[in-house]
Amino acid sequence: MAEEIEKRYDPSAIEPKWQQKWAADPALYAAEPIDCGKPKYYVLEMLPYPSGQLHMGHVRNYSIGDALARHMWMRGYNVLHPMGWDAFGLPAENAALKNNTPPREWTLSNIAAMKRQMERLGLGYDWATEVTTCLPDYYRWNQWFFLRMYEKDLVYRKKSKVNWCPECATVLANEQVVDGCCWRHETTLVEQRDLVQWFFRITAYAQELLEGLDKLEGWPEKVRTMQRNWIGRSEGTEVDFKVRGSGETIRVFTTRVDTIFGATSVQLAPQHALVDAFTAADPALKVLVDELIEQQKKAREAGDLGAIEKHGVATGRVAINPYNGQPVPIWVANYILADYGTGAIMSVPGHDERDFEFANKYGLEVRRVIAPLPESEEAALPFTSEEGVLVNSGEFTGLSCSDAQILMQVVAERGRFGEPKVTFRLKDWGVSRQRYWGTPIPMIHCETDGLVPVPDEQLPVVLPAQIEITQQGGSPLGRVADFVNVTCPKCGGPARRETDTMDTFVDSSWYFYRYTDAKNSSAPFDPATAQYWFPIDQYIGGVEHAILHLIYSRFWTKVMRDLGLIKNDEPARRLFTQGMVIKDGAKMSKSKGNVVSPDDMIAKYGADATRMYALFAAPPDRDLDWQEDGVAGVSRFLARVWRLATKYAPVARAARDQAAEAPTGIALKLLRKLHQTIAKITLDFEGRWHFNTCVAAIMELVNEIQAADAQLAAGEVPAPAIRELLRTLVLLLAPLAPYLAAELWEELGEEGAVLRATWPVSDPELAKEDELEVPVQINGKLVSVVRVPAGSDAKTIEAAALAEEKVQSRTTGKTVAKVIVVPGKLVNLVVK
RNA sequence: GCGAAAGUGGCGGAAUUGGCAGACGCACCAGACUUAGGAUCUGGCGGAGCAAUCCAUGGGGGUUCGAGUCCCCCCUUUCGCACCA
Repeated sequence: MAEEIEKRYDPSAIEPKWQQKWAADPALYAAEPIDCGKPKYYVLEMLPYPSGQLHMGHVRNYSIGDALARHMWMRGYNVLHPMGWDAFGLPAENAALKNNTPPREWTLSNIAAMKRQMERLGLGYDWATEVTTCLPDYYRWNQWFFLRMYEKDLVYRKKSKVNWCPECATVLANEQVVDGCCWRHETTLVEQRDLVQWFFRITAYAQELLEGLDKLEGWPEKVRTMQRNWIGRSEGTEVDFKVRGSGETIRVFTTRVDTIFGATSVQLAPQHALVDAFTAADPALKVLVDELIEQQKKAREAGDLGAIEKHGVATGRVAINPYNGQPVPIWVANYILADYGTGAIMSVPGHDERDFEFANKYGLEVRRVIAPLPESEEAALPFTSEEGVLVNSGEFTGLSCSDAQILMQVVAERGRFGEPKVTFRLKDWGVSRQRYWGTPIPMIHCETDGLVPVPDEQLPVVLPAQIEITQQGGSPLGRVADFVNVTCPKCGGPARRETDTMDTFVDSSWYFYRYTDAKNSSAPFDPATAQYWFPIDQYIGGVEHAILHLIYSRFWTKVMRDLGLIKNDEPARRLFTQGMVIKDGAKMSKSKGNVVSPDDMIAKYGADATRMYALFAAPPDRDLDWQEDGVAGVSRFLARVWRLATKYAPVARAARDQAAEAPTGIALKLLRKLHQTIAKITLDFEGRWHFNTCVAAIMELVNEIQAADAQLAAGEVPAPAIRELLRTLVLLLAPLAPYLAAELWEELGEEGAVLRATWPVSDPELAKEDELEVPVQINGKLVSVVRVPAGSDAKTIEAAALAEEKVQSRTTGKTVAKVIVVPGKLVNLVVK
């Protein structure tokens, strides 16, 4: 009875025991010095926002990263596997309002809670490198970088229309506006306001950010495509149209200057500067234009700008096409965007779908200036292909579209009415936030000296601790007199501190560099150390960060490189985006009531079973359907491993000094399976990352060993073979179920930490089968299976197949027209 | 509308290079053990059929000795982009 209880697999006893041991031995998961002589491997999972609770998505993300890190440790690498906290942000302020808890306190206690959860999960992080972005020793370097970027003219201020979320009471970046609503408040419409904002000049790197994507072969194509779309490079031409009877010109951007002889109007965005001039003199026009603005705003808010019904207003003014001197009417239209290109276009209804639709609606002329190539039959307008020849285009008639574009650009430049132009959709990164819980922007406003950067030696500009958080607009810091009132570093006179704080995406843009040298108090990090660890070998996280975080991180890396801090151009060599965790076909959410708590799973099944299920239930790049019965199944499997290992542990221990003999019989069979399993799992870790099949392979191995239980018990398998089986099984399990592996490693009498043991190597000779089952098909249909010795040649296999009974009965009286033998694979007889 | 990914038993999924479809797990069924239990072990488990066999990887065509895998057309789902001139 007592013995029975002792033998039961009890993760709630094993796991806390090892958790304590690991906590007492920080060197276990610590990165080694950069001169340790081992090859380095930097595995990184995206740092979480400290909400206070891990969710299953985290568990999945970190289980993948931890398995990889452990595998690499066992492969002899110097592994950096850090963790940190994306600790600034609005929820802390909301919590302060709700519970009257200071944001700092709230955040730090959440961090403590989540760290406990991570430790309970047995995740092997190097906590000595922990980064918490809301602490001054981290965010002072945000400020430092801000100043360096200010010096390089990569930071500037401008008044701009900003996305304002009434719920957050702050400005949002374009990237944070989803379908016209706030990314955090999916039902709150974003408003447009005019504010002076700080910007990072990310567009200075637009071209390099785009080109770099081609070299990021270790990144998912999907992410690269999304970034390409976001950057939105477009090559074209800018052309000036003179406004008749005034000195004004309208500059338009077009990718199809070759169609300009077909331009039958010029269209301005309702916010275009010239429109203001027109409406100033014409109140009736202003009413109509305001309507267009209103329509555009509504469509933008509704998130379907693309579906807006086209409306336009004729201004009564006329512009002159510089290529042929022809007058065209000037319109204002609601489908022209003020913030793209020049905010004005030439409308060519004959060769553009949108212009065609607009022209039809308002009865504007549709003119053909491109004819399809002879072999193309389709000639109907609008004809938008670039495979064509110019017609009705004056001196350019007869040229191909591509030749015409080049020549017309030359003509424009010579005539000083236009030039080639590359336009990007990417906008500069607005980083100002009118919030408290973020990095203070290190600038001072002085009446005498204007904008004055905070001198480096005054960093960090520390967030005041005592502050009243309210929901009123404007920055909370503005109400803290001690913070705001400073002396100007230049003239010593009274001045005001900047009260905006930085977007939290600043924090996450470079945190992974800080991990390499987290305690450095004189620099953001030591360049030599960063050069050793970078680029990150494997970055793992959710695809929801494909644009925001990952494009800012790439930008920041290039800026740091140009500051001479690092040598790498890109932060991460390989990126892996794991799938979502869903339940009952839907993303886990409180509103759907389908949230599964990691704590509950751990309490019920243990951390090993929870983690292993997260790896087993689906390949890591796909969505994972959480089924608790599946966790129970993995738990049962681990219990089976436990019983098997503990049952034969005494035999294995006793065999430690025994020499192994060449295995035969059942021992050979089991060792063969073992070495096949080693090969499969090693391959999966190296390339495919299908941890679900890794787990399945280990299950198969255990099933086979267990099926031989009677022989094992009867002593038919030599003790050294039993030892090799169990010991290797534990090694294979170590990255996936670290607690159980540690416990069984000790149980088997093995020395040291299993994490420091060497990853097993498959012996190809031992893994090889000596007899093969070869399927035999007749006309492609399976008929039978023959057994032949491994390595048999085609002739032998063919003879064996033809001699097979079922094959005989089906071929007698018929002709075997052809025999296909794929050695080791199959035999197919073509029978007539 | 454009682009990408996916579609395989009751469920999650496997099949890595064109070569035995359904590994492994869950659920379910039967049995064993039993101080009766949501423990463990054994066996079964795509569909039809007593069977031999036949059918089967979203649907339809094709290439091939052979197709879940390659090609063409279509359907569905998910994701991304969408007046970007």
